[in-house]
Amino acid sequence: MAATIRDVARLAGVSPSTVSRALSLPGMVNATTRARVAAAVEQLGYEPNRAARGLITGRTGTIGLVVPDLANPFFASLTKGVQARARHHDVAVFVADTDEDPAAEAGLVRALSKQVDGVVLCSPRASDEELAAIAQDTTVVLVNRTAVGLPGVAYDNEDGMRQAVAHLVALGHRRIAWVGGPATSWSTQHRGFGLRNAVEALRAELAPVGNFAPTYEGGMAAADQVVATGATAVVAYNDLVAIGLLARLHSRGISVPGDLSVVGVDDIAMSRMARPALTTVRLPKQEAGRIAVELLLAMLDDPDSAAEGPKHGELHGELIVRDSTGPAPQK
Amino acid sequence: MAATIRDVARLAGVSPSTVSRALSLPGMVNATTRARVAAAVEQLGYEPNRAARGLITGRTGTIGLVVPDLANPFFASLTKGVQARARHHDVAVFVADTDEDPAAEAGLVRALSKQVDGVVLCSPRASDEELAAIAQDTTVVLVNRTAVGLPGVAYDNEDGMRQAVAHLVALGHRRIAWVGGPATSWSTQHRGFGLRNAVEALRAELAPVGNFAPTYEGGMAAADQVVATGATAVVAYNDLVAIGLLARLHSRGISVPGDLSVVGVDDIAMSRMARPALTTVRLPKQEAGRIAVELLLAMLDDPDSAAEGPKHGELHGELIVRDSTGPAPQK
DNA sequence: GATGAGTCTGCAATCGGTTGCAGTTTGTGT
DNA sequence: ACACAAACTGCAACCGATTGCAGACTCATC
Repeated sequence: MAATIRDVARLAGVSPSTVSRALSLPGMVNATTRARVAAAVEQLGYEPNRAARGLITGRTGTIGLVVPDLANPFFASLTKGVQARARHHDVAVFVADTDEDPAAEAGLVRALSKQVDGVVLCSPRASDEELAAIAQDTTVVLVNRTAVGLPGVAYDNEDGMRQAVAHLVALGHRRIAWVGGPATSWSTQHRGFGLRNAVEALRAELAPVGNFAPTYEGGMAAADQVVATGATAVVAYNDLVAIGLLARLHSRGISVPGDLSVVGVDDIAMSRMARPALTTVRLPKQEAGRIAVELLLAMLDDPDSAAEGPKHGELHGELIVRDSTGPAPQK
Repeated sequence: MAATIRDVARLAGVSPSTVSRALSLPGMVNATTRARVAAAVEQLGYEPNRAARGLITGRTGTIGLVVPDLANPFFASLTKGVQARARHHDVAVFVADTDEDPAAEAGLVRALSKQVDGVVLCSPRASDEELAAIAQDTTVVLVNRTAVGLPGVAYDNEDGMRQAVAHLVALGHRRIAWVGGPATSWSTQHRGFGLRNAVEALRAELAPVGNFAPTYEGGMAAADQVVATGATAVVAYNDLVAIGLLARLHSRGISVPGDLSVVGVDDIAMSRMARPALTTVRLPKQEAGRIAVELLLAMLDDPDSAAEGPKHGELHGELIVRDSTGPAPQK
């Protein structure tokens, strides 16, 4: 059995209260007794029982993370960031995966909320209202999106799209296709908006081809429609979609970047390995997880400041140019 | 504030003990009072506080999962499986990522062990002795490997390699190269062993080219050595390595499968998207996570049976033939 | 030497449940 | 009608910590 605070107290010849204080409020106890306690702690390898502490303090030292799909490399990186940062603060992370089922989110968060101090929620599809309802149960920080009234960390999609378009326009492209992700996805909306602005500012033209699943298959499905637009370049919702495009274009004998330039978003590991290697807007994924944790812990430590209004984090993407973009073909 | 057992008791007009029993030992309480309690629970939305329960029962209802790298799709899938199965049993999962640092494992498990009932440990590199030491702290189930004296779930690597070799030999290959992963990795050892046996049984010849990092870069680094062996086919430690091979072979102008056939192991999502699509031994990754959880929970529910000797799970791979393997070239 | 302030330390209550034991009720057999 | 067992239910202790409050001690000051 693990040592309890009483064991330590007995060994050090003091009361449990003193041990407790020696550990959490060192200033309140005499240096010599503090040393005796420290020695006893050391000797017994004592570590406070978190459940017992949580019972009285109301804090569990644990946060939750809810993501749509752990097998998606984007969310895996996010999780890695959350996890690393949490450990740095000596906070444990419950990870839950909704299996891309937005309906499961509310229930999951509710179940988690009893066991954690707060949750980092990655919910690209839920509406603002649904999120607000979820946030009733516990302290929530959104990640990879924003919603009115809730704290969150998101990417500046407008800026990322501007970089992509500037790159393509500089290469001589004038007509740019856009393969959107799920219509309800926050990122789809913001990227589409950013593209329209950027394209307009640079006197180019946007050819949206609709909404597709944010997957390899989605990209395969979109490819022929992209070709039909007559665009010389295409921006895909994310890298998985872009890689799907690449595959279908290849099998149709369309050269990338000779006939068509392709740009993705995310910069997942796979993008570097694609053929041709994918030009993409790199999003700092782990960083988003880290910041979300910082935001959450800050809110928990200081609920007053949290009440003043939701805090936000904003992250910027960076265009990584590889081999899937090149000069527009001379017609 | 959340409702406590006392609130429920008051509303139902019974004592807290009765409420507790009505929920956990329904047989012990009268049907009508049980109904009254149930109604009160419903009305208040009561859920027992796990920390409080854990304090007295000694069970936290939580397990830990330690993996080398969440961003590696193999481990991500594993995590997904663990997580799904645990939720099915209403058990929460702490996920921790060692960032490929085997030295961190022991510390992590020790830290986790105070907060969980047991841990699923994925530690490909640690020695049997190190694992035994770690298992002192808490109930441990290994995954993706075995070690004497410890329960675990692992793949039948010999069988997987046999399938791969049989496929290659049927295609006319006689000299098969083998790109190993980290020398200390359990899977490297078992796959190498399985290959030697299979090759011998089928009167072919094995050309090992040494040990490489289990990554895309590792595969790139191994490619030229593979070519130098004069083999007409190569089995790679895993899919990432195989995809690295593909990339380097492509840039050297070596045709796959025309000049050289390539086989991977794992069947990660990326393999289907590689060019050519990768022939690989598919390992049921989520299944491994699920079984590990079942094993762990069974040990926790019935410590006696656990003492009888470690239980093991064994999973089989399945050869998925795609486009990276073909008939051996006529010399 | 008594007084008062200041520092430490310990007592005991508390968090929200679970469970051994004893008491109450109900039902059965005679 | 009575004894006795069976079936429920409640009391109170307990899990391992934290913390308000009060007591004990030290030390300086008058």
